[in-house]
Amino acid sequence: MAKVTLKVIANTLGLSTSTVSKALKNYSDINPETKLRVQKLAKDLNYTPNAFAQSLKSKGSKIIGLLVPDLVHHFFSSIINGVINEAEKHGYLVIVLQSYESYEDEKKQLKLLVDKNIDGILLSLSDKTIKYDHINSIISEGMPVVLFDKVSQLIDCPKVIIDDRKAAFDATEHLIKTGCKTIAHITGPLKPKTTIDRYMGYKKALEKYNIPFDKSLIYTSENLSYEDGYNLTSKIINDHPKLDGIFAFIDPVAIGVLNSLRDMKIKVPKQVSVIGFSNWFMCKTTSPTLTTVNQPAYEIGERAFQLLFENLNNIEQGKAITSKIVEVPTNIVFRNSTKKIID
Amino acid sequence: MAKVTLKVIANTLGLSTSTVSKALKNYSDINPETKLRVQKLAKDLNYTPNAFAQSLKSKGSKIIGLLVPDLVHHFFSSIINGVINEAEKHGYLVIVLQSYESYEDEKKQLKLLVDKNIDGILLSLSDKTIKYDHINSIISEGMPVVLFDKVSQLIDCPKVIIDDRKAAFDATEHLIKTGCKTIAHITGPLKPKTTIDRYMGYKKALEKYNIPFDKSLIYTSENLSYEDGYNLTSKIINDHPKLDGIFAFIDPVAIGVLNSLRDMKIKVPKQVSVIGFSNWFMCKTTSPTLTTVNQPAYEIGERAFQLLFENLNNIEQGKAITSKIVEVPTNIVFRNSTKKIID
DNA sequence: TTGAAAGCGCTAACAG
DNA sequence: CTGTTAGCGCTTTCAA
Repeated sequence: MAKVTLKVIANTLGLSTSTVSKALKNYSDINPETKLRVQKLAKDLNYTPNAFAQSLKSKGSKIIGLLVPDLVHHFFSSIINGVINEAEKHGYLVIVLQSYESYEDEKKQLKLLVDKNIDGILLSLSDKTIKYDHINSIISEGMPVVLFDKVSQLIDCPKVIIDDRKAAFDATEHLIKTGCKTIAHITGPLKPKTTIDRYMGYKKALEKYNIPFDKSLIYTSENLSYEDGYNLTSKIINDHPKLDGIFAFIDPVAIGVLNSLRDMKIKVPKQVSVIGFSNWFMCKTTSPTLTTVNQPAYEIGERAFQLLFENLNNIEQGKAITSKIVEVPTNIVFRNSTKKIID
Repeated sequence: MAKVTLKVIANTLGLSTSTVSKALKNYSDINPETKLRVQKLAKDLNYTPNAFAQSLKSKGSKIIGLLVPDLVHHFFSSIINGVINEAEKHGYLVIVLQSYESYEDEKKQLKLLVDKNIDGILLSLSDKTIKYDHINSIISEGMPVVLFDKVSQLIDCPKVIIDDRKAAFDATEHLIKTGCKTIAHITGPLKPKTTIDRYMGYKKALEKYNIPFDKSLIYTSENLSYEDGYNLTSKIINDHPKLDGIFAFIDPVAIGVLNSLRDMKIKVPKQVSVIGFSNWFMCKTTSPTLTTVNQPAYEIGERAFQLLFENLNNIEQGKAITSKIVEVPTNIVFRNSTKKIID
């Protein structure tokens, strides 16, 4: 069961390892006959090159690292799906790691990846990360990095993002166009830029339609959770009896809202319309089904790898590294928690 | 930006690479002073050993492969979570790949992993896989493999499974104990062993409680989908007006059932009880919430890595490889789609 | 058309 | 206590 190496093939054929190596790679300066003999034997012995030896020579492993805050999550697992698929098309394998939304872990995991000499890193920032030295230093040492979803302007590298502000604008506009006049917004913890952008999009839409902004219509879910959505709702309804629309910044919260409204016997969308954000799987199993903003997670992963791949090629060809920013478009998935557009 | 190697350190310190190597590994036969000098410089230069070179020497990469049918799936992503965490504790990184429930892809991905000289493979079989040569040959070539969730007796290696039959028995028994007399079972495509085991568990429970088995109460969902559950339900109710319980072999189907019953104005659990299988996230957001069988996915992943790790050690120590089978226990999560147990 | 030799970076046996 | 040497398996000049 000894491992089949070039040497084994060379010896049994009475050739040198270099000839065998070249024969297997179809170099033009090898006798066609020899090539055939070598290739046949290699196949018979089931030869596969030793990846470590190759990597040691070539400085490339054809392995990349992917670091997400949280793997057990429809959004991120879809991104991973996109990355893995696109990577595979180009001959790359993907090591997956999680930061658990912790700055310390993010640093630690990044180091693990760098130490493994992988070819590049795809990264979505943890919510807790507010310093970026650990990432910038990796980049300045020559490791190609691409950021996606949770990004920062303080890091100079390619990025894949969605336009949260526009997406939130669209969501709010949809509520307005379906006749809502008093629209609450449930926002999240202040830190991540996405939260703020969605909040801004909400305001912007009100502005466009001359609906006065009312600060008391803004509520905060600290945990991005179903329970938060559920619990906030009675308060919202209590504070604003005339309310006819709720835009939650993330689906589980919206689903909490939906269920709470149902328990309060408030008809959705007849009395109150609800729109979420993210298009989680459950949106189509709730009652009523949830209108929401779809973030094309698979595509985000796909594009992220493509950007990395571009730079991998740039490096190989001695070209400059780019810092492209790709914005993937969102779209609203119309379901039954909002009314039909009027006009 | 030249890479820092042992040689660089050795040269600047006027030492040999072997001395440096040993100093960094704290060998006892190195002058403590030298050690300090070396370690200091290594730190200052931010030296990290070249993983390829190490792997080439040691024949180990500290990387394992993980192949699942489908990554975007709460069950599997939880397993991956367990694997990655446990692996990290032991200094291993994980390459994740998907077979998309395709035999061809399974073969292909497995080959990619083997060719990368990773240290071991964790694998859940695709539903389509009915020949196991591709796996057995990998094992016989000395690659440690551990199977989990979807396994086969025709492969001799460690396995982590849940006792589907017992779990289904428990689920059915729960319905019976809460007073159900006429219980339908929605089963899945014949192939995977899990489906059959759940079906057997269902039968077994009826038997124990002297409820005659009625073949017409068995329905099949081909797609394991919400839609299947929804569409089958009206037929089930039509066929069996006296029906008071439904055991669906997987949660999305059960949720389809739930929603269909609601639309038919059939009260759950008052008129019909529903129990699912898997404990997907949505179970707690449906209305009523869904009683279901919980499969401890995280633990499955964790245990799978542990079994692999054991064999990795066995190999290193020249011991025999084991083929342990670990059964992780399931439990029923009681929610509101079933009644309280009577007696 | 083929082979010898060097080297990628690291480790370990052995000598000094 | 330190250095020399050889070798992991592969690729790539360069010489034959």
